[in-house]
Amino acid sequence: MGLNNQDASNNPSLQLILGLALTLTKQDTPPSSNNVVTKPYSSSNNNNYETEPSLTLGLSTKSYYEEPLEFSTQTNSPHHSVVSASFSSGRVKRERDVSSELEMETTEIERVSSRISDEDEDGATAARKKLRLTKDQSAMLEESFKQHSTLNPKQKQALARELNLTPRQVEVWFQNRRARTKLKQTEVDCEFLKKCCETLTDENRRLQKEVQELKALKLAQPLYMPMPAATLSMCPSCERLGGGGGGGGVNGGSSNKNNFSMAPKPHFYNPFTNSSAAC
DNA sequence: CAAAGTGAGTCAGTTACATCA
DNA sequence: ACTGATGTAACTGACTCACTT
Repeated sequence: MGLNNQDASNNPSLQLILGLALTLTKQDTPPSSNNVVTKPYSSSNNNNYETEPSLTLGLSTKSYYEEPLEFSTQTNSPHHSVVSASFSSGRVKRERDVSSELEMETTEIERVSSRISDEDEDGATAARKKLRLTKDQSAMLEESFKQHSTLNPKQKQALARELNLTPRQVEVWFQNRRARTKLKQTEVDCEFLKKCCETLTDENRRLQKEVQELKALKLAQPLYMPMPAATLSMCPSCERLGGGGGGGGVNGGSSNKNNFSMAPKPHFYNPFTNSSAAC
């Protein structure tokens, strides 16, 4: 999964690539006893797993979205057992829950008739009508969603019966609800990444400035000179001074012919693991 | 046992309608 | 009354997995 942070990518001065991934953590909730065991769409969607966003931030010259997009023409899934009802607009509505239709014949007929009657009143020109769920229905669905974000067929049917909706409507509601949850989380993650980006930008600016100062100092004092205390910066995490024994220079890659040198190995700030912005 | 076909569940993306400012 | 923005129910096509042939 990737998140293309548009705000960040719109900033031409930033070559930072923001990545958002989901890590799976096992949940302790036991599988529901009445489950007709259904395999979820993918591991990341497994009910027993909770996805936790993990964030990465780095430099890249490549396009962010590296995941290969396959535009497959393969269609190994003809569309199911489709019982369709044609509505006034000519658009076709699907009702996949064939088995449930038998069981729920009476309630189904009631509900469908209530919907169709609306459309009949509007006449044949009416486009697809959209049912607005009542507050009670929404509240119950919401309550159910809190317990489990996916439903097995039995739960779906029970809920549908309880709410006087079709299983398909319940299914759609859960689909959309999951999508909204995901979207919301993505927005939260995006905000977080923006803040990280700002922090890194500030940090980068500060370091650039420090480099400039050190360069200026180097020019002014080409021979060994004790480093003025004001220009020393100490890394709070490793407690090493910015000046030290041999190693590569940071900016410009100049070799150290004098005694000025930077830290022996690059030390990157990771905003996700290190609360200090100085290291 | 392997491969192909099928059914079912889910998702991302989209469309269309209802509502509100 | 009209209009654009927003929220969301519903649709579509694609994908994965389990099961069957």
